[in-house]
Amino acid sequence: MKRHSCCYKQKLRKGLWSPEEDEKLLNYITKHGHGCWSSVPKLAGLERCGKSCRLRWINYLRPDLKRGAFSSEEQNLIVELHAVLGNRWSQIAARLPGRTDNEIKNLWNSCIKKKLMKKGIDPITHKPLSEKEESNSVSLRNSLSSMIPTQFNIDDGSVSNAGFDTQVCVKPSIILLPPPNNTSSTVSGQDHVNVSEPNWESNSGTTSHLNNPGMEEMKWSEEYLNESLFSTQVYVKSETDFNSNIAFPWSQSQACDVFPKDLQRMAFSFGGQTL
DNA sequence: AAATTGAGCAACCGCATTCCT
DNA sequence: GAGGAATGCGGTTGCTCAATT
Repeated sequence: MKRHSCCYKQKLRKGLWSPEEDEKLLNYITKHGHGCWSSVPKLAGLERCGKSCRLRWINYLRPDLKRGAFSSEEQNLIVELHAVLGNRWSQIAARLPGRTDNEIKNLWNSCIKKKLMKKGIDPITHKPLSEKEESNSVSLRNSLSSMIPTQFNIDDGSVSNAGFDTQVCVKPSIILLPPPNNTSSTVSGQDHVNVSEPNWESNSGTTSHLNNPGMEEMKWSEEYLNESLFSTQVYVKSETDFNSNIAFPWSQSQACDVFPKDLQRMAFSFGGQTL
């Protein structure tokens, strides 16, 4: 690994953290809070850069971290959220209390990705692998359309597909309900996210997807939804919750980050379904 | 028993964004 | 508004360890 430029300048330590270093950092932040990260190492008596201290705290020392393996519910939620949010690990992590973006990213790259591939699902597009070519052409059309913001009708909270023949087959089973009155992009009241779990262990039907392109879309979609071992319902309470930490794509704090790019993606993922 | 391979994880890097002067 | 510092994020690398040959 290369060394941070700041670490070169100050001859700072790098690599794995020793228990002593952990203790110093933990003690310091417990007593004083982290404040300005760049000053933490000096004040805590560590020969590390602030960036390294921040990462160590967030990924390992934070007291609210959940330890241990990911449950199937968590894994399922990650898949569903990834279908909507893509590689926005920090946003995904915000919806999984006690889990870090790094942890989720590692899990995705080392485990979930392979499981999806094994099931014949493209981990990037969340579609059957056989549809990749078609998907590429749709992606191209979508990126072209994103250059034309007037194609979106954001005012009423809905997303128009601008006349594209949206034969998108995969509907993430997270159901993102729109704001009640469809007049803003923020969330009020109680939102309901319905998560159903793909059956990781079952390979039945996988090959048939590849052999029967005609029926493939509908079949895959139904199977994706019906094969679930169970459904988990995640309730996201209120706008206040969103703005405090658990931000959903349309929440105020995230809205500018979401539109129109994310709406495009969401519209695509939902097969042109109006939100 | 030694060597090889692969999975899982921790940490770093570079870039983008935000904050501050 | 400009420029530098601080922070946050996603991609990537490299280490460890268990399983396999």
